[in-house]
Amino acid sequence: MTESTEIPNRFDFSEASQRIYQQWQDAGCFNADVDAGKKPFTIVIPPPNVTGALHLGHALNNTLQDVQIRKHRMMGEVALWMPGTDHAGIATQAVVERRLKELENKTRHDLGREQLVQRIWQWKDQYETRILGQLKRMGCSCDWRRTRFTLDPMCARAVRTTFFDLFSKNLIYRGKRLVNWDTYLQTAVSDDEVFTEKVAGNFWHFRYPVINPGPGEPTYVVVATTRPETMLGDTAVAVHPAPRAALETARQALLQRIEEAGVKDRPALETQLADLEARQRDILPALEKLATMAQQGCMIRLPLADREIPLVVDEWAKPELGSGCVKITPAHDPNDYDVATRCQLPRLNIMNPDGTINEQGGRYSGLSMAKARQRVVADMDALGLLEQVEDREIDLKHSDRSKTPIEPYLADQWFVAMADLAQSAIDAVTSQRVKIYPARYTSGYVDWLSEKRDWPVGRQLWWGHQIPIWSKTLDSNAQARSMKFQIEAMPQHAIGLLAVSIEEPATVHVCVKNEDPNLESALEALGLVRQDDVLDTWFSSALWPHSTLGWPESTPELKYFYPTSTLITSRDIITLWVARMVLMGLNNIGEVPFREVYIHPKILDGYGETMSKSKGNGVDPIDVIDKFGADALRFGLAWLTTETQDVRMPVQYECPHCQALVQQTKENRTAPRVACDKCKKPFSTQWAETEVDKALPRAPVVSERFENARNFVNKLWNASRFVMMNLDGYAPVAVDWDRLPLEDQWILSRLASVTQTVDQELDRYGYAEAARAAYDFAWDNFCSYYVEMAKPRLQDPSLRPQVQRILAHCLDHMLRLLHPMMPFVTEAIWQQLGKIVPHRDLFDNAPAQYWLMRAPWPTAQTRFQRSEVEAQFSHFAALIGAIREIRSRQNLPPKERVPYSVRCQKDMEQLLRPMQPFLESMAGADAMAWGPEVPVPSVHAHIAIDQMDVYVDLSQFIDVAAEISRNEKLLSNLIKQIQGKEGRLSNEAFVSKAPPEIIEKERQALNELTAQRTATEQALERLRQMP
RNA sequence: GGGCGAAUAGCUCAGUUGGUUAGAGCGCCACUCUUACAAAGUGGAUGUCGGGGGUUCGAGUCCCUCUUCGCCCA
Repeated sequence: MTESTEIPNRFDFSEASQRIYQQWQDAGCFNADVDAGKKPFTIVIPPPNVTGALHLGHALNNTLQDVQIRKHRMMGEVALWMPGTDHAGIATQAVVERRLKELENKTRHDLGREQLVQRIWQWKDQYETRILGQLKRMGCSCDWRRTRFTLDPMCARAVRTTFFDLFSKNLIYRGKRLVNWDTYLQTAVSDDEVFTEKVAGNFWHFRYPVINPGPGEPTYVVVATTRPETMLGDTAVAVHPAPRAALETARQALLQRIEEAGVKDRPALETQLADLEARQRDILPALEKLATMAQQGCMIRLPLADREIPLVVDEWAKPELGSGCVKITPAHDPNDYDVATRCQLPRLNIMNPDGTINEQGGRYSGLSMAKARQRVVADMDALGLLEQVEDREIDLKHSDRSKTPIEPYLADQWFVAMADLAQSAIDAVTSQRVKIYPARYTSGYVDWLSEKRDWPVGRQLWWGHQIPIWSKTLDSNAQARSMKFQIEAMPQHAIGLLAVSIEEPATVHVCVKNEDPNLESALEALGLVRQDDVLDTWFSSALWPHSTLGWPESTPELKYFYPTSTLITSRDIITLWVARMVLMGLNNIGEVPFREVYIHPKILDGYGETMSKSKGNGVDPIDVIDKFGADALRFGLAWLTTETQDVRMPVQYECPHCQALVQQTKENRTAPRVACDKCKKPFSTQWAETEVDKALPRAPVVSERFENARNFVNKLWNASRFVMMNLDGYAPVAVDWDRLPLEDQWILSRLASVTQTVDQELDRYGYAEAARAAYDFAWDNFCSYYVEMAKPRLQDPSLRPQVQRILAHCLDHMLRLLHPMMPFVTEAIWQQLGKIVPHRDLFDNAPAQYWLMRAPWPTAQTRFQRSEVEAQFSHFAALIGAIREIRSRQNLPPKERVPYSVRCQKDMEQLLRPMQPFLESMAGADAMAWGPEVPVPSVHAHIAIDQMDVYVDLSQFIDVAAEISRNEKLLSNLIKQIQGKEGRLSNEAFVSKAPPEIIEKERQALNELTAQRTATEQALERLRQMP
């Protein structure tokens, strides 16, 4: 027999994980190579940003991918998990620039483009190493040989080829658009990179004088603004064209709402109504006059700038708000931009890229927007044109990257025309060529694409794929066309290496397909200059499923592994990333990038906020792995991955001094140091910057939510330890299938079911269901029952060989089923097991594979599924439970044995009598008699369970009070149930309308309950008479 | 304002097409270091299924509505 001392009773995950991972890697277990004889299964990793390290959200994402990859690899498919990282243009440059400022007090302009980019590459190297290391610690089975980076030469080639292709199809153009300008980073950011925050602000009311007002006409108009400095760029004042009708419509709508509103909301709405009606009375005449004046071409004098601007009519001016007039600043406000389009107003830009006022701002030029605001307000006040200042809460857009306020800004932008591309991506999903799970995310995807908004792809950054366009603006359209002809005459044009377009009126753009210094210098000799901008990060990410496989080369990998099988990601990038991958895949390859998309839950902190580095609530999976092990991390995450719910996870600092857990709160989560609640000593956190703080020991951040999984790992370890300690003398003997004892039939039936469940659930991304099924089987069925029942049989030489076989077989299958979710512990056990019993599968004579990772995925032996066996077994379990309860209520020590007898029909006796030894070992109970007629012990506890009366002889131990209270509780429970059933059965409607089988079930249940009540009442009566 | 989702035990979450007494893990109480496992075992206590209506013989589950929270879109 294997000595128990050879196997420790705790799984040493830190030692085993590193060793096993290294072994897998050395043996090439992660490698996936083209094999035409096998089916491919491919996942491309959502490339993590090199901006920072991974947190638990990434751990979840990658665990779910690895579970699928490992399962399909075991299924005999060529499972490729393509790893890599994303350069994340803005985010990474912002982080490096911020550090540059903090540590060296320098800006990017102090360094210059080349130097800055070099710094970012250093940052990238550092974080890529860290990120890949985190993935490896988690056990991710990526094919590391193929690791890619979105800025590496292979991806760059794909980007450039795609860009050139789109340019050649006239799908890329440059235009002026109002963009979200980040004045700190001096770049445009997309709507998706902007968040809105409420800030305290003001609403300033200005008077603009009317030029030459007629008799009875107002001498000025009042406009209100939250951004007074933008007045320098006003090009009109607008008034509603039909204020009377508009006000009346608003009033009617309000009346309607009051009609429908609850009592609570009514007063507020009525105040609004009163205000509206006051407007109709007081302001409307003036507005109507202004509308007429506007239509007659009235002009306004813009103060400070001293320009004449028109009064125009436009429905954007809401007569129910403010003065009813609104200033129009087309170059600095999205709504005003639209007004300018409708009314053909000029767009006057007053801002420099760095956020200062430009020369259009006259004497305000050079001031920051904030400074200009103060001056403008002061000057207007001095002129007597400041009518009123209100306090007001303002929704202010901020850049997610620099956390500074966004300025709407008119800039040249490169766009991808989306109409056809978006349609192709919509069709791919509506036709189910790409299936999205859970399906409810489909509508968001389709809705977003349906807007077909052109995609602004240029970023005014230095970190990224520089746009391969050389441009020159000439003096006339004729000159531009002449240059176009000249360039089109170049030999490279004939062979499709360059493409030319003209941006009206006189700018020539040349797109160059490949890196080609000669061609570039030829263009530069013609005076063309390369665009500074780089491409939006999502442009290169959009190509990820095919660029990583070698496109535009027609590689064997591309042919074999594309389209990939599934994409597993988080919902916030369905539009940014998933949609764009689909349309780019279709454009470049003509085939969707993946067959399925699985959107997984998000991990939230204890307050329900998503984890992020910037909030300080991100948890490093390495902390969790160090404390609980990678298997516990993975199984715990799979356990939490249900279909509808995000995962709320309160986390704690673990004090490095006393190991006490200190709850992470909004207050302490960004603190560089925290004092332990218990020992009061300070420790440092991920935010420690100063030398003093860094010198303190760092507290890992962990969550108690992983204890459950850690305990399960250990349970599995110890169950395996038990099995292996009892396999001495094992031989792959023939099993007598016709005379399998009940428990063997039962565990094989359960094993078949759990195999089926885990397989099916993982197929449909039901991770939590798969985890639960496997957990319940391993713990409740295998450990709590089968192993316990094996113990007496292992002592009997005649029974031992067969029980060994079943034990080894079950353990083998369990390890395989659990391997995708907990790879390390299962592999560790598997290899030990292999040394002892290489031949152990009941249905396969071949010796087990050396690597569990490469062992075949188990198939459910459904012919062993026996519902009647499981029903029988549940009688046995009920019997054990009942005896144990009596023991517990009677406070019997484990060593005391209790006699019992069972009154039941012959057939039941035949079924359960063989289980007698297990009642002895598992409930400390010895049978006195079985059968239809058994003597009842004089002092006993009675248990009525389905078709059985069990009498536990308590003559030696009776605690009358305890037994009375048990019976009383039972009785009241029975009475409650009986009343419910009687009520139902005496209800005419139920009896006449419910299906007969339901009624019959209720009748039988009632009979059973009534019999139990009678027995319990009798027992109580007897007990009460006892001394 | 529109869309999606959530609200079930102290905490974190399950709960199939409506059908006996609504489950799990952690926590709690009691008893056990019983020869794989105290990170364990055995037993126990704990719920107005967010509120209100409705459909139905029967609702945690279906419909309407309200409240609160989260996310997305304008």
